[in-house]
Amino acid sequence: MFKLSKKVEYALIAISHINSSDTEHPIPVSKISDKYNIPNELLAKILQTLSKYEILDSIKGPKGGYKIKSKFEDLSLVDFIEILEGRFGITDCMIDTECNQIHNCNIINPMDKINSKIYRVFSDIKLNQLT
Amino acid sequence: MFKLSKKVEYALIAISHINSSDTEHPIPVSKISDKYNIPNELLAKILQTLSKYEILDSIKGPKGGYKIKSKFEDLSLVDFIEILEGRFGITDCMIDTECNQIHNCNIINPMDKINSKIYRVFSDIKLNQLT
DNA sequence: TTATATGCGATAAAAAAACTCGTATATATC
DNA sequence: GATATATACGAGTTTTTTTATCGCATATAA
Repeated sequence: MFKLSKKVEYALIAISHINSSDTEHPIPVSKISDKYNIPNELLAKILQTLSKYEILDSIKGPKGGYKIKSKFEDLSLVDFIEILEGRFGITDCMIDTECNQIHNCNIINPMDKINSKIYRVFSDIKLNQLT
Repeated sequence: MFKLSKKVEYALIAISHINSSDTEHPIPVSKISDKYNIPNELLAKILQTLSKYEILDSIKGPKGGYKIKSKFEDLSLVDFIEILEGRFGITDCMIDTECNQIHNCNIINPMDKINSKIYRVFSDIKLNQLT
């Protein structure tokens, strides 16, 4: 409960690694997955997603791999999480308003406040603070 | 990802319900599970746990049920969550320090900071603010 | 004595998360 | 042009976690 997914963890590790490596050459998935003990195929998928959302640049073929794309700098952690995991919310009703308690919920107001606070924590953190 | 468990949700609903009902009589599980569409057996288990930790008082037999115990007033939300779900942490390594990246993690410092911030949000909220 | 409650361990079902596989495409290098 | 190295991506599997159920025991009011 209340854990960051491996998807997000792996993505942050990769982003951080790529960002702090000073080389001009793109970095292949295998380099990262080897170094940090991350399943290769899984990390590949994740980086594909990040490149689709223009956070990374992908270069195909030998000597290919991933590079940072400028957009990454000012991205908030919550936006990053939502790219990988869909909309953020600490309860189902914060996301799709469907719930067994929908007509009879006695905690929705406090839950909503807590949700906002947690959301704020994640939106106040920018990706470039993580490297 | 990053959802409150049903256990915690149900527990908060029950606590809130019991706390705001002005009767002196204990409230049976079935009353709450019926009203809020919560599986009876599941809620029963949860309230048993809460009574073991002296947040609720249990009265057996007919006309039995649960009442609020004083301790509840100043309990923080994070302590409440940890009673039901075990130790709080946004990554595994915040809890048991076992992890594939343990000797080679490039994000542990920022993760630790984020964990503290989230922890703070939950520890700043007291249960009596939820009713 | 009976009906209504909680207490609790064990187990089952469902959902989500983590991981794998197969096939396709692009491109440097020989 | 052939080959090896890389990403692209849909589909599928396995594992773990979450959610829910079952059975039997105990307490007690009526």
